[in-house]
Amino acid sequence: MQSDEQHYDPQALQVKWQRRWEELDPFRASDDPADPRERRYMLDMFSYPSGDLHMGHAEVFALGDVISRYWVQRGYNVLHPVGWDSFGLPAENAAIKHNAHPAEWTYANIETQANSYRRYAISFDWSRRLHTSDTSYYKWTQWLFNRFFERDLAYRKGGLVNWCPNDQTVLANEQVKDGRCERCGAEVVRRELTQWYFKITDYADRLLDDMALLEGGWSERVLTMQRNWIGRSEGADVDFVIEGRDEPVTVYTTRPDTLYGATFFVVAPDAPLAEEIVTDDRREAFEAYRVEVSKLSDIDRLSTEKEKTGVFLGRYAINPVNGERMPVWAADYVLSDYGHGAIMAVPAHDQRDLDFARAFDLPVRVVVHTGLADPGETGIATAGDGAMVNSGPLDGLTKADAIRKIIEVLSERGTGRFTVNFRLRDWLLSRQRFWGCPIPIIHCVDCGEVPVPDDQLPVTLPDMRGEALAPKGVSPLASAEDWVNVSCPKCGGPARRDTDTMDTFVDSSWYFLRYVDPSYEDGPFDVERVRRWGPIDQYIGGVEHAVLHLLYARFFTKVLHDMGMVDFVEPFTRLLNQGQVINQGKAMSKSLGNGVDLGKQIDAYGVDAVRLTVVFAGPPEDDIDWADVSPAASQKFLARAFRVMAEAGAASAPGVDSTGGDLNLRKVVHRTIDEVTRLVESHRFNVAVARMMELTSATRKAIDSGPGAADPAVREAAETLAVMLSLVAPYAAEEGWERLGHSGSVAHAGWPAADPALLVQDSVTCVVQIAGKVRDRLEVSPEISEADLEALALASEKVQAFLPGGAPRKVIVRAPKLVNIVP
RNA sequence: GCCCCGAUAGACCAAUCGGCAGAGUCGAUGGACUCAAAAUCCAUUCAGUGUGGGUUCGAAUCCCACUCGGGGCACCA
Repeated sequence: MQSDEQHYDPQALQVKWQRRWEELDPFRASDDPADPRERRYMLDMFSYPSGDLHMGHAEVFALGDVISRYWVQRGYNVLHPVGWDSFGLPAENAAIKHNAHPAEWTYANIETQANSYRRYAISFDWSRRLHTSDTSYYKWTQWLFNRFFERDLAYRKGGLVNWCPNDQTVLANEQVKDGRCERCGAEVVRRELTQWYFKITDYADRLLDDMALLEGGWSERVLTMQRNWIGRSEGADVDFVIEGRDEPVTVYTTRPDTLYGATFFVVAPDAPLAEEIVTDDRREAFEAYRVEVSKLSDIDRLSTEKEKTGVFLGRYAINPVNGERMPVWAADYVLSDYGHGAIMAVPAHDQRDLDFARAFDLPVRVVVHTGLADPGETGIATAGDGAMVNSGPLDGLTKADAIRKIIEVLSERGTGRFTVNFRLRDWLLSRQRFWGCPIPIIHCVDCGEVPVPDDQLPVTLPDMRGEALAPKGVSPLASAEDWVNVSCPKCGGPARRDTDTMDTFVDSSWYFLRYVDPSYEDGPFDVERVRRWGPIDQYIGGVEHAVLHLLYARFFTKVLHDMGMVDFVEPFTRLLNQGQVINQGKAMSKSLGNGVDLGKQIDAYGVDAVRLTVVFAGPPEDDIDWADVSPAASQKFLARAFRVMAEAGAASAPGVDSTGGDLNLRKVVHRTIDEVTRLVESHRFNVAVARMMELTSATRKAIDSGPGAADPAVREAAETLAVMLSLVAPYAAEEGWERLGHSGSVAHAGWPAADPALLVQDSVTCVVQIAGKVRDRLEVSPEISEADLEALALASEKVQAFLPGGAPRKVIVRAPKLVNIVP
């Protein structure tokens, strides 16, 4: 029966309930230490205010909200805050374009997004809102920088860095992908600059080892990506004497066992060592080579097709184990910032060395007998194991034994030692842009780098706008003369502020700690409250931050742990990486014209339907192709569910005892509770929604052709549905709950408990197979014994028909579900 | 080149421990309601699980090889 009373009007519900929620404020977390409820901290990666929310946001926040709202229903004291990562380049570019201040664009977008979040009904505690571009926030980012500086974890050094010519700023290694700027896609070039770094490499071991704590909570995929990025390797440092140089030169090798096979020596062309040792007659060739190499972009340099290049430096290194003279070359396949910027080359057992040896006609000597063809002839280096040859005392040993032995020998002689190396580099944090957190350092001619004293923080940005922000290759702050020129905090003499701002990933490396009290004024965060709330129980965000934000935030947490400010070493206990929303098989983009506008989807189908579509589309980690899903179908389901709730609500009042209700429906209800609980716990939200759909259909059937709408079981089913639906479709759930005669928000109705008595089945269908093929089905008691079941199966007429020759060879019984008879 | 993940109906997806391949959704088809349509409701349809082997009483599930798709690392000594 249709009536206006039971018509589902999503837009009207949105207006009504958004207003009610403003009054009810249902998701405010309690900071009362005496609150007996167990605390849970749920966090979605905060957004950059680049415009309004888009489909990507719709997915993350819908998924995160299922978990958060589920926890609220379970009675936890849930902290689910919202904020903005509001420093960053797009604001600056927009400001230049529109002759405005970046803050205007930023805070206008934040308001737009905030309104959209409210409409999208995310269960945020709005009282804890923060923006990283607020001075009240970035004051503490600077305070933290000072602490890092004190601990020698922030330092300045010169060297070749990644420069994005489009964004006109340097980038960290993590922000360069395939030789391109991770943000804008421009080809990155190398520049010689002095920049600020965080010494994340000091924490390489712990970043790696503590991943054991994340096993099971984070996807193997992300853990592997971090492991690869950190790139730990074990080997040995070996000291080589260079003829004519007093100090020996150390090289790192993972294959010290092949030391006797070293036939030449290679130095990175940009390493100071190369310049120092090149002989006069080779200097001209070397300089030419160095210039040529410096011109190469990462993309050219890393091309796999690239031929080996290099120049002889005119010098010889002495092999410490056999005294052989090896020519020293400079070649760009050796990197100045890994190991010691120099290597011993063993062409027989390293493909790169072999390629180089063949290009320059250098000798190849096999020292591991692998049984494979001579690399000198085939051009294929042999990396496998085998007996050592031509290696003096190592002869006959296997690889592992030879490594052990040679390290022992070198250690005794003091010319080598066991070493661990990492691929991870220090985090370059300087940026030559305006809209970021100023680095709180003053450069004084006499005192050097002097941090701005804590009581003078924050160092606020000068008031600059429009054209003044246009990139010039140096930070825009450098042109703010009044701001730059200050007196030294130490000696009072003339000094200049550092004119770079920090990488915005610094801002986001600690925001989750500030949320416990964003207005806290005695430090970056309230240590006591963090102790109570932290670490984050569930974090959710895109996999694109696997080696960016997530690595940096882990690093910050460990430093703060060492400072005694947090008592945990890992910030994010569980991590969920949602997939992307794509369209017609491709990422949405302006150029493809396949973008889907979130606002338009909501206007057409309602918030609930969009959220439901996203949650129901598939496993959370999978991409959602918008062309494959149907928000219209979601809306249809919600209308069905809503009518069920409305009809049940019209037919009975709350508080009836459901034990007298229709037993069949009650069993469906309790089985659904049991399953949905497990499904939500294990993040299989799409299947959980399917179960809600089944429950809706079963209730519909009970109303139409069963016990009728007034049956207590129908009420129980409809109330259960309202609570479950509240995780995904809060508007429909609220209205349904109200129609069912309840006041207050359904968000706090409480998660239903399944009655175990209603989960047991009277009988189950047992499948009887003959040689794996189903031949009969038996209705049996779930408690039937294996012997009884076997007897019953063998007695079956259909089974007998397949057993002409008496007793079967074998009978497998899996009571109560299956019997397999092998004739 | 090395490593990881995935492939189930026309489409999206399910299938706790190795035990009946199908829960749910879309589409398609038919029906009920209607003067008709929309909306709503009901019903039907379709694969033997990417390919080839193996283990097993029994394989979507475990093992090996391969194909395709996605991702990570990659001149890191």
